[in-house]
Amino acid sequence: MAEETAATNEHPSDVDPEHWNVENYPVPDMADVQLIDVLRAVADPIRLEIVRRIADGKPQPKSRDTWGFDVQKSTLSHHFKTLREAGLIRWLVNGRQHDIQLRRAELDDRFPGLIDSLLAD
Amino acid sequence: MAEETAATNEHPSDVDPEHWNVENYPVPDMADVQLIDVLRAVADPIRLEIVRRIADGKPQPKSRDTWGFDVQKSTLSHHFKTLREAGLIRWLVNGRQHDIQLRRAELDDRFPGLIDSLLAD
DNA sequence: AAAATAGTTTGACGAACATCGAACCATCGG
DNA sequence: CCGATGGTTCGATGTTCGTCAAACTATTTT
Repeated sequence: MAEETAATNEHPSDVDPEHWNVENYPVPDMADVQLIDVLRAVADPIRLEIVRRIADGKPQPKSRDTWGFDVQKSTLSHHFKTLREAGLIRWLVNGRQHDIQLRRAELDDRFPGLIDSLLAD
Repeated sequence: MAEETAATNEHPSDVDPEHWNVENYPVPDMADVQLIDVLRAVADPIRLEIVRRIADGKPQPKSRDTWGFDVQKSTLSHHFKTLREAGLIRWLVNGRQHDIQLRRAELDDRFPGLIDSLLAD
């Protein structure tokens, strides 16, 4: 089972404490994340590209011009939500500035080799 | 570029010559297969399970009772076609008996670690 | 306080897709 | 030659999903 990571849970060590607002945007416990969910999340060209660009684990802004995709910001927002709910990323919210970060360590632990295999070519 | 593997091309070494009819069901050249296509193919529960069960590279019959999925045979047939066209499997046709086989060596070469990462858990 | 900024949410729309049943095709066994 | 068998294809149906525009929320700037 394992609850969602919410306000009461501690942060993973790679979450910058400057980003205080992670709690409002819950992330599924990695133990509950199913492979099929990850695959579904990543089986979209835009989301796959996003994951590849944050594979190093560094936070990246959500801002539209950071990514340069030819979609509206509501669409981009939808993709970020999909990735979070699927367990792939967390949101680092600081005022108006939102960053996303791949849950790299957890993902590598739960699905060894998967993220790496998405980076080829 | 690279044409589809058709009648004029030679067989990969792991194709049993007993299965003579591979040519009628063309497979994309692995160089043309894009990661996103593989991910899309595998982002379905049934197809993921199929791939996992043939991960060892051994041919398996298409027959409905081999797999035990709760879908009609036309649906199963559709999934096999999807997997072939996405570049994941080849069809080994021998009379009425059809087998499928994961293109394991080619896949491992093109997308190192990907298939392995689907096998966890 | 007002306006601008960064992002979310909602509702609608169309395309893609998983599924089924029925018709069809090819092969094997009497 | 005929029926059974193993599988494919076709058309229809319902659902999922990516997308957009518009409305909304929250934060920062002036």
